[in-house]
Amino acid sequence: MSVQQSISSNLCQHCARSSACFGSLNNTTSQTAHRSHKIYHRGESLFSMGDEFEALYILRAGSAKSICCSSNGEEQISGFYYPGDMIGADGFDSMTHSCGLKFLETSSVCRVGLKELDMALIESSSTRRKLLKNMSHALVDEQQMLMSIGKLNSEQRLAKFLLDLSERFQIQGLSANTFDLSMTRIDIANFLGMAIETISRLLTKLQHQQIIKVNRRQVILLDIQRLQQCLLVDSGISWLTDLQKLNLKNRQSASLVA
Amino acid sequence: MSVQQSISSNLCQHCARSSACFGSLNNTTSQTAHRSHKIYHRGESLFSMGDEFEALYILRAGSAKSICCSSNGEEQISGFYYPGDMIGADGFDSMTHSCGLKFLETSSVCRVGLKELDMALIESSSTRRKLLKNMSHALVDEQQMLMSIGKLNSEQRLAKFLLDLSERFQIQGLSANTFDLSMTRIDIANFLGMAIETISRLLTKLQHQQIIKVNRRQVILLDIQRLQQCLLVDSGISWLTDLQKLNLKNRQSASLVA
DNA sequence: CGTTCTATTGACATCATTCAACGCCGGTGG
DNA sequence: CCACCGGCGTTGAATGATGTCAATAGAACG
Repeated sequence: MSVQQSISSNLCQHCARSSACFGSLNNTTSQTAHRSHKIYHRGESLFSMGDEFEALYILRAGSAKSICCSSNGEEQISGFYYPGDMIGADGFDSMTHSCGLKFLETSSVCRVGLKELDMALIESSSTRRKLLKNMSHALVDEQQMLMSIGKLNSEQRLAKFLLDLSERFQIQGLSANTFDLSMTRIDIANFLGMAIETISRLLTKLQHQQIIKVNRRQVILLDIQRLQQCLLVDSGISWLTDLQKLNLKNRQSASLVA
Repeated sequence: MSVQQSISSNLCQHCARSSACFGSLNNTTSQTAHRSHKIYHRGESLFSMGDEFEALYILRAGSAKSICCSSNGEEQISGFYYPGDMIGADGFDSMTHSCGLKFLETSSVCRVGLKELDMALIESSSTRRKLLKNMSHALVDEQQMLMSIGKLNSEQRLAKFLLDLSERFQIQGLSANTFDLSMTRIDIANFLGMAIETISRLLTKLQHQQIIKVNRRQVILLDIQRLQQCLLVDSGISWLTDLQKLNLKNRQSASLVA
């Protein structure tokens, strides 16, 4: 499940986890264009759907969600972002943003303008690699998410969501067991393609099973192993196994006849 | 719905729709390294999940599917590819392919090695833009697909799938109304996250409604407008409308009390 | 405080999967 | 040339998971 796993670890030296940035570009050409760091608050937008694409951003602190819009006007959250994640790469396609981005809490982003970026891409092979790696990772991430929504049942989806969050908090150096959700159940439901009531019910179910403990936005994973086991249980749609089963049955009936 | 819409229009001058390529790189440095075009047949793999990432490919002719694998071992088709589409960009992340790629019919691909690509990226700003644009498009495409699976019911998903295919065939200069599916119902079901029986039922339902005509793999869209209307009918989960409804109701009951 | 947003829970309805049986087609081998 | 078989596709009946509707209650925020 995506949850945009550390999409852009290591892109900005000033930013989260102080890792190498979009370039040594600071050192060379664009010495003047120093990075702009800006603060946003809960509910504010970094950009909206359709806005002109003029920069990439890296989330330094806080969290955010990206919101897409369907043909019939419904909104869908396509990912959650945490410190270190790259934001806005969807803009290269049409040079406008296909998703809006809203902050879930007070957050800070680092802005990298397109010109600045292009120069960095010319000069630094490591920057090229990093950008491609990040976009590629976002791609892989979304594929995973597609898998999840397509093949897992509600409980598995929720379990995967929690485990992914846990992993990402751990990467940030936070607790993998105890964390606070910055998004509402409505957001989670929207993201996972389920009803909020289902989310609620499943959370309490997992709580009764002593697998997790939930109190408002605070989540404690009591037994990560059992949570992982939720994913393995084959209660979903099985595709190729389906064919295999069919083959098995055909052979069985054939052998019975014979 | 993705169906990987024309992910890489205009990337290889020798290839589909004779458009500008991954570079004028032929003209400059790597004159010797001429493109390798290779033919594959139905069922053959271009690469498998986990294979080393060593080149990007552009599909010149035919069609293909990319296959991901989930935690519990199930397979999921993450996209279909048609002439002009770029293949393999998922590899930049871990330098191994996260998906396998299998051809659905006899097909031809153009291979662009990584070194070749990197040189082109240094020399040509248009190549940089094209690659980023293509990867970004794939990203947007998958977001759309996520939206579809998350928010649309089975009929809407299938309608969107057919409409997307139609659009892509049209882009290729083929008929938008009449085309042949190169994938099986099993593939479609897997891709859309549904059961094959559901696909079958819905196809016959749409046929009875005189919206489409299906015969084996051949599909004729009799009434594209009505097919598009299928998408607009709000029979799915409505999210923000949900909140709005709630607000409305609250206000209504409030005004009733008042 | 009161309004709004969020979250929980129960009863009910329904869409989609599952299970099962059958028909079609193309290939393969007798 | 026919028979058989495996892959693919269709259809019906039954079950189940999940969405919908409704009522309630706590938290956040002004």
